[in-house]
Amino acid sequence: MNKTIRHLPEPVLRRLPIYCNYLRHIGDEYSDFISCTTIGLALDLNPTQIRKDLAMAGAQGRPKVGYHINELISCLECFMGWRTSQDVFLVGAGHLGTALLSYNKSLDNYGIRIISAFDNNPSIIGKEINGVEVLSIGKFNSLARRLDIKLAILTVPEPFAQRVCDLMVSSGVQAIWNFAPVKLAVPDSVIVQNEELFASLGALSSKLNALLSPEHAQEYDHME
Amino acid sequence: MNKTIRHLPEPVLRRLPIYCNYLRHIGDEYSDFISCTTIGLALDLNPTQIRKDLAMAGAQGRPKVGYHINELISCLECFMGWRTSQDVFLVGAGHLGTALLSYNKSLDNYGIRIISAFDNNPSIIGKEINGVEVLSIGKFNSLARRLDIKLAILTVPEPFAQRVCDLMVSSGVQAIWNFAPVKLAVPDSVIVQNEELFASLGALSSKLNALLSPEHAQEYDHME
DNA sequence: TAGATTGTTAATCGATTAACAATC
DNA sequence: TAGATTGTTAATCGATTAACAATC
Repeated sequence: MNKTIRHLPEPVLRRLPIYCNYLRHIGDEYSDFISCTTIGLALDLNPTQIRKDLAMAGAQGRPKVGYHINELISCLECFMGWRTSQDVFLVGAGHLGTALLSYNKSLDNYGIRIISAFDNNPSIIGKEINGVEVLSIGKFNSLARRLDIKLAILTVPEPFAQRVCDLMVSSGVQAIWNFAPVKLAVPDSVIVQNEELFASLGALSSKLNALLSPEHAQEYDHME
Repeated sequence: MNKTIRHLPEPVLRRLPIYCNYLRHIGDEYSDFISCTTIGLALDLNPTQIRKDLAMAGAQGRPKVGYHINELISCLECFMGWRTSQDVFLVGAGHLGTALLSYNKSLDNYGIRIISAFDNNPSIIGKEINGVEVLSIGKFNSLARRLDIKLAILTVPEPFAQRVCDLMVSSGVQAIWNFAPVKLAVPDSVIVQNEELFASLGALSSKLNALLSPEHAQEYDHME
């Protein structure tokens, strides 16, 4: 048995939730079916690309008709494992952690439910945020093992990130949603999804900077 | 004069801040110079790619020696417009907005400073979050115009996102950091950076799902 | 039937990686 | 000098888009 699992390409994996979210919003009010042309128009994406993406998720459409909306939603939800919510732990109950906890209800639509939060700050431990109790980080390992937690969210400040990551891995966690701006060192078997907020901000400010100082931008024209 | 401004490729723009962040951390304790090999090892990136990225940002190294660390940091900071912080507005002082406000100090390292927050919720308006007063959304337009605000952060719930976006655009905002999971309709001249949190989560849960149900994963082997 | 749409193969595009000469 | 490194051109790889037959 090959240990390497074949994932779909990352760009595809990132578009599938976007399709799903869109489809859930339009509902089946006007028609039971939808075409890639329509989806592409709404989301500003190439219809062929959408067709390929959906095919990779296992969706099937009908020529001339399109895709059955509810069937398509189900298919995407199943593919992403969103039909049943995973129980997940969150470490770092600061502002960002609190924000995520406050979205717990909508996270349910995306296949996860934060059932416990952890922190090392005594003034936060014991508090309840949006119905989730904040526990001491010392309890993470035993609880994660007992509840067989597969996915954890890391929202601690950068200096603590690697240590918390190590704790997660040694507690059997297999996937980490990482909000700290560091490259975490993990075994190959563990999946890390980095949420590089400051990379986005950097991309944005670069673009804005180029827009505001056209002389700068012109330099690029010499290139290539 | 060509209206179209040449931006660097998005992947490059997203890596530059990562280099910058890394370089700031290592400092120049051990050496004044650093090579792409070293950076690549630390960040798990291809050295040639790093060299090309840095060249695009205008950095110059010396054969056999590498790049002068502090010079390189300055170069990247200048390129991204991080030497002087932009004044920015934030709309939507909920939990996510509050989290960003709490990072205001570190955002300064990434070239922005949130100077005012706006909301339509009377119970929030007037409050002060991390030293920033929350104002009524009704004051956005006149204040943005008066202070010549170029960049705004959008952290309102999905249903209000497009309306708030329209307000931003009509107030002269040229770049929007969007945390709502919607494709915003804006004029071509306006830059939108989408922070698709749920797309990341979708990618992550897909991967985890494939990992946990190997039968499912095997299906892919038939493909291609 | 005609036209719209899927599914899939081929072509294009762009980004990453390899190769290598120039350099200190 | 020899070896490490930059800068740059060429090769590879993968993702997007175009083309088109099959279908209802």
